[in-house]
Amino acid sequence: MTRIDDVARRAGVSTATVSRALRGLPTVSPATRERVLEAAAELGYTASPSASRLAGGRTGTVAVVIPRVTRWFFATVVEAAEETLHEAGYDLLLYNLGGREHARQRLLHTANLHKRVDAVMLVATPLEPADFVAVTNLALPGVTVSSGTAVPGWPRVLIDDRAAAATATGHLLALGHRRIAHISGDPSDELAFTTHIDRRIGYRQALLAADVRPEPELDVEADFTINGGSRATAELLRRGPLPTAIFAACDEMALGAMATLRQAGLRVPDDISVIGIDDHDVAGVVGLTTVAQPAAEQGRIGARLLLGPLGHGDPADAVEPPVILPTRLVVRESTAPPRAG
Amino acid sequence: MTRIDDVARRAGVSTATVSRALRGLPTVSPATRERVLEAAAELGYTASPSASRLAGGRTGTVAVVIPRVTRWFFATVVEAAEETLHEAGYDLLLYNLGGREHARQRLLHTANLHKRVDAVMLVATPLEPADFVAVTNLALPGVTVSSGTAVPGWPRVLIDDRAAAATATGHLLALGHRRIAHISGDPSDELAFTTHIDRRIGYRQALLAADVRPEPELDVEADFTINGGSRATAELLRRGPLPTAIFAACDEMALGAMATLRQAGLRVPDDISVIGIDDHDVAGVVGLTTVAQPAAEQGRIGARLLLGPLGHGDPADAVEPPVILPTRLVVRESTAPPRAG
DNA sequence: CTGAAAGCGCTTACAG
DNA sequence: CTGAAAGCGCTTACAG
Repeated sequence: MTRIDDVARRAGVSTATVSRALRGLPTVSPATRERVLEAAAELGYTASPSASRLAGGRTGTVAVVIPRVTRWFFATVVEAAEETLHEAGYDLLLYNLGGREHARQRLLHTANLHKRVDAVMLVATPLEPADFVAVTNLALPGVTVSSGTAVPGWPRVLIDDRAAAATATGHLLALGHRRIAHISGDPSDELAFTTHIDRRIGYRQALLAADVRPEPELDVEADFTINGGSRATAELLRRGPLPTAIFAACDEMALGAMATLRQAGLRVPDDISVIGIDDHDVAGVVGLTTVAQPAAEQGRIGARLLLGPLGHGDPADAVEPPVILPTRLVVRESTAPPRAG
Repeated sequence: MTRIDDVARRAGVSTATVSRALRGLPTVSPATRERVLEAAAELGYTASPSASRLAGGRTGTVAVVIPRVTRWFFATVVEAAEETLHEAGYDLLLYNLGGREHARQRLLHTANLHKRVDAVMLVATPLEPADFVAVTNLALPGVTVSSGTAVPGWPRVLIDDRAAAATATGHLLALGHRRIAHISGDPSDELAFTTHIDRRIGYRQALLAADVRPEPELDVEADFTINGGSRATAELLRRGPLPTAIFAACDEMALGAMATLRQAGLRVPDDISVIGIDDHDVAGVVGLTTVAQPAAEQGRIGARLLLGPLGHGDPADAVEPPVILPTRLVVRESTAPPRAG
């Protein structure tokens, strides 16, 4: 491997100058810089990341922490963040917690994340009180994406989950529905993963605003997957009498709901309406009405908010108040007025 | 930050001994090891990755290169690989090429990947002749997942794409179909991303084996996405006369096909049958018949094949011949015999 | 604008 | 089984 000394010798300068020239520091004369770049190119030299990190203290790497890559929203966020980060010259370390509690613990507490990365992006990652200490101790710049709980000093990008849920519920109410079921996360899990909490609140507020009393037996818990939606819907069928509409907290759950309803011989929307949140790629395919949220944009903006403190960002991107992105109702074929009678 | 010297002092040993004890090297007496571990625990010490890398030459990191995280198959592979790698103590650097040619070039040629990672997993990543030189020059252990082109010296894990395609086509033939369309990748793009090539070959061979002549106008090019499937199906509708069945090279394309057919007022499978390959999560939801392939298993096995050369693997996992995983036909509701007449 | 020298915090022969 | 010392390949004050 060619080292910095080789380049220095060839260019007739010191290693310090090579280092400066290659990193584009302003304190190098144009002529010298030219010679250094030429020598480096001829030797095919690039600095060893390990050595640079140890000497310089910067890793050129960002950690992106997500619950599950296999869920549409997170994959989309990661994809957008990856592109933005790599374009700025940063590597992306992926931590897919996958619901494994020990994975989160290991990540936040034991592994010295702060020596591996320059910044952290937490996507919809639950933080318990103890975790905040750990995160703060990291002493790293960071950003939270799609998380109701703010980390002090970190910017945030998210949507207004209550408003999105209210929009979805409002759409059903406007169609004339009154018995509207809701499928969402575990209500007792209020610690951190606030998405489902907020969506449930939006749902209830919309009902109350329309003088509809929320019925506990129409509020079913499930995880945010297709299977979760299926199981929750099966539970609704078991409980009966059936609602006239189902508002699922995400599109994947809505897809599971549609499948289970169909298997039960019910037609959507003739017998029962279904609406989700996301605008998953598949939503258009199955005609799912949903409240669209900009997933890629959240990843892109999150990455930009991270690059700012790292000195690679556009100062215009530096914001303190949360960046709240708009959502919008997309009406397709899975919602209709309730059947007469 | 506490450093190795602090631990050494506290334990009353040299830094060399601390280093050995903490890494579990066998050349440390039990008593000494105990004292070192205790001291490290008390100080909350873990070695600086940058320093370890520079001194030891190992990065503890693996690069995973995929075309697109937002596609079901790749997300599933990444998720499984991530878990396996993190459990073995490795970090995962994600490279999502996203169809950007310059991203692939940068990755393979300029960036000195070999100084950043200990091993590379290439998932369905096209390699042109020039790339092989670059990959070989990396001089790193690696594995290819879901790729027809082998990298010399690297193990491989994949399915038999031709057989999977033949199974799908054979299912339609067995139902009585003769005019079977195929939706797959760009036939002229034969360089490397061999998946679509092989699936097309399997399709043609199955037709020929059944004495059905492949018709060029029933073979439509598209990218491996829902939209790709939609567009290709729209093209088929334009060309007419319609086939009685469509075999899409992946489930996402099949989903797009189903959506477009429905929008055109055609019923699946009454008017036309659709089959895919994958067993995407959504396939069960929409009743898509498909040839299932084990995606998570490919990621898991790929990661294990990588860990072997890194000294963390089960020697039993060391294999040279390609690991070819089984696929199986999953019949749902999107396929049926062609309509009489 | 440039260089000599120290230092980043580990691991690894080498010697005992 | 353990330690002293060199070395990994850069960057960064400091001095000029």
